[in-house]
Amino acid sequence: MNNATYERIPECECHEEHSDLIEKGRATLPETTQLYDLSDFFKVLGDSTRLGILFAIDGAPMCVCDIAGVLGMTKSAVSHQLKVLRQNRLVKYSKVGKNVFYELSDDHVRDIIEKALEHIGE
Amino acid sequence: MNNATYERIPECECHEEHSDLIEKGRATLPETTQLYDLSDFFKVLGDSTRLGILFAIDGAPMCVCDIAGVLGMTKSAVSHQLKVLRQNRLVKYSKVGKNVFYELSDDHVRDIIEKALEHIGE
DNA sequence: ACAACAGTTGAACAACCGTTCAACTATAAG
DNA sequence: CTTATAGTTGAACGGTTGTTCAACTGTTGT
Repeated sequence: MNNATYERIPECECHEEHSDLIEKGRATLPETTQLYDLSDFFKVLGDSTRLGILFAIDGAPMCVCDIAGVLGMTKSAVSHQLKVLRQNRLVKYSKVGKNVFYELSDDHVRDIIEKALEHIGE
Repeated sequence: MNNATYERIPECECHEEHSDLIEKGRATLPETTQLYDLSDFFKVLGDSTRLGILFAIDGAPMCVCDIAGVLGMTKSAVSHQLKVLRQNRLVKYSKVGKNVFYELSDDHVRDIIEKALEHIGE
């Protein structure tokens, strides 16, 4: 879409021959900001603890303590990762007494994880 | 599916009350190995350079030098990341003379990136 | 008011990761 | 054979990241 953010560095000769390929490649590049947003999103999913949390609360909402129990981790570690998931809007929460119940904020994420599972199962 | 790999750590009282929730949560947890495979896959996508490469070669195959030119990076840096993409079977390559042309190995990945783009565009 | 528990937070430490640099292989051309 | 270019590789450096630990807030029950 926008390719003004990338600078062309012609350091090898194939750039002359493949100039059309280069233009084509640049055309398919999204904006830098969008590329960062996208990689940030995948970065959040790129951790087994955070994925474990998402699987655990899939279906039924769970409090931090329960999640920690299911995953075999400390509440602190889980809470830190829940913060990341919160900041990236992958989970939402509701307070009930002393407990804070977390659940998936979206089933968009479920789809992506599903597709990824299909991919690695080959 | 398999939950034998997780140890139950009952450190808070809600475990007694929410024991059914815990069982439910554990039931939705995939095997530890599968969780690691999944997070590894997302880790690969969780880098703007690697995503940039995937976008660049989407459509037309490209040699390392061209990719480096499009992204404004050194050949070395690109080659290192291509190795990661190769090892995770996201790209395939073919040698032509001095050049090595890379292309997407799968359009499975295209779907996942597409869905992720939809998600962050909200 | 006090004790107990659920949860959050910041600092610190170790492990991990991406780029750079230099050296290397291999193919092509003179 | 020699030179130039495409690409790969390993070590090293700096920045990032996940867990631990301790201290903290807030709610419940006595």
